[in-house]
Amino acid sequence: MTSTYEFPRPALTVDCVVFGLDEPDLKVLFIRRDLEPYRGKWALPGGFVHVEESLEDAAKRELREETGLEKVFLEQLYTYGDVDRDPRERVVTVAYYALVRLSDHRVVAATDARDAAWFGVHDVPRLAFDHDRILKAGYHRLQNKLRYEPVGFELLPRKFTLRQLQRLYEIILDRSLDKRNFRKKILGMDVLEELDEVETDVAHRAARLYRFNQKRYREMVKQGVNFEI
Amino acid sequence: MTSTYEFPRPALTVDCVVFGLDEPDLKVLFIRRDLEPYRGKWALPGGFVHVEESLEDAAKRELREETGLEKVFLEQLYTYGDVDRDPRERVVTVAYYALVRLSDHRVVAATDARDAAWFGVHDVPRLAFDHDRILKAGYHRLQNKLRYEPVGFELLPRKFTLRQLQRLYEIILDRSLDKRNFRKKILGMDVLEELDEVETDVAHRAARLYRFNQKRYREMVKQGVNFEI
DNA sequence: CGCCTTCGTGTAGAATCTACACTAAGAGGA
DNA sequence: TCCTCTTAGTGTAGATTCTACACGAAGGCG
Repeated sequence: MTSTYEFPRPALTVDCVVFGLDEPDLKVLFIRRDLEPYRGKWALPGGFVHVEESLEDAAKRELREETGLEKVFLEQLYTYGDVDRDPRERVVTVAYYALVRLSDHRVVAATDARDAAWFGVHDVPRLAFDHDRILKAGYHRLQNKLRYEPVGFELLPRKFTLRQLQRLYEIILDRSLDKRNFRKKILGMDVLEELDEVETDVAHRAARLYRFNQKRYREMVKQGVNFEI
Repeated sequence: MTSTYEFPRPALTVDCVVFGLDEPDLKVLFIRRDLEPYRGKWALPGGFVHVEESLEDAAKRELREETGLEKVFLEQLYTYGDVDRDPRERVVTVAYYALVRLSDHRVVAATDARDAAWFGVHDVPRLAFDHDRILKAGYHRLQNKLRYEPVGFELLPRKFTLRQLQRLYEIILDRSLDKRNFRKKILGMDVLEELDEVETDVAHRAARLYRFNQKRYREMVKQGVNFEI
C-alpha cells in the first residue's frame, strides 16, 4: 500500500533524549542501529511518525517499542529540519526529552531484542546522524529546566531524601551547592511533603523521606511563584 | 509531477507569529486566507515546507512571500502535531516567532496582493485552525524571553531612548516598571552603547539615544552573565 | 520669560543570598 | 556497652540585591 502526493514530502520522525539518574551519574539511553545508514552506531531511540498518531504519541510509542519505557515524563525539545540530516532523504525530526525513574525501570535494555544501553552523559560514544547535537540540546534544556522548575523529582524514587535531591541538582547542574541553603530554598518552595518515614539500610543516621506534591506545585505555578534554584 | 511513498506522510508546514511594536500596542501580523478551509478567516503567515529547504528557510520564504518581510529576528517556537489540526488531512506545523522593527518595515501589507494586517495582541479576530493556540504560545514565549534575555531591541529602531525601551518592556510584560530601577538594571547589563545623539522632534527635553551592542552581548552570554529583568 | 513636559539621578530599608560549623542520631565494631 | 564513624539537621551575620520613592535640570513653545 502506497501513498501519492502532488509534491514530495519530508519524512517525519521523533527522537527522544532519555535521561536517567544512576548515581553518581546522569545517564542517557541509546539504541544500537541494526539498519543502514549508521548500522551498528548508537542513536537516540525514535522512529517515524504514523499518520494517525500525534507527535507525542509517536514518541511514547517509539519509547515503548524500542526501550520498554512507559509513563515517563516527556516534553518537546526542538525540531530539526536541515536538509541533509539523513543521507537517504529529507527527514525532519521532532525531538523530545524524557526523564525516567531508574528505580522503577531497571531492566530497560532487556525488554526488546534491540540493543539498548545507558551511557554517562559526559561519556557518550559517536552517535548516528546529528544526534550528538540533539543530545547536547536536551542536556542543556534539562539544566535550564531544573534551574527554574522543580522537575528533578521525575528522576528520583517517589520517596527521597533531601540529600538525594541535592546530589541530583549537583550532578545535573554540574556544581556543588551549599547544604543548608539548598534545604532552605527547596523547602521554602513548599512543594515537598515531609513523610513520617526515614531511609533504611544506611550505616549512619537515617535521613527523613520526602515526596513531591505535584498538585500543590501546579497550584503554585498558577499563582506565578518562582522556583528558581 | 507526483511523489509516492510506501506509507502515508503528514504534510509539513511552518507558521510564523510575527510581532511588531506600534506604540502603545504590541501587534501581531495575520493574513487573510483566500482558500478553503477557513477561507476569509485570518491566519498566521506560513505554508508548506519544500523538500529542499530547511525549516527556517521555509519560514523566511513564507514571510517574504506573504508579507514582504525580510531579515527579521526569527526563532523556533514549538511544533504542533495533533492529528486533527487541519480538516483536510494530517498537517504538522513547525511554528516560529518573529520580531520586526516596524520603523524599518512600514508597508508590509502592501507588498503582496494578499491581505495582511496587524492586530493588537490583545485584540485579535477569530483565527483559522489552531492558530489562536500558537499565537498564545508565541506571546507567552516572547514574554519569557524578554524576562531573561535582552531581545526587545529587535522591536525598536536601532537607536532608541531608555524610555522607549522601558515602554517596550512594560507593554510586553504587561506591568509597569520603576524608571530608575529599570535604568540601573538595563545599563548594568552593559550591553547598551550610549551615543552622542539625542532624540529629535520632541516638545520637551530630548533624551539620549542608545544602541544595542550585539557583539558585547554575545561575549557576555558566553561568560554566563544573567540578563534577567 | 514663564510654563510645561520629560530627562536623569540617589538612597534608605527590606528582602534575599552567601558563606560557614557544630551538635544529634544511629549503625557497627571492639 | 561504649567508642567511632558517618551523615542528618539546624542558624546567623555580612554582603548583596531589590524596592519604593521625589526633585532639580533641560529644553521647546507660546
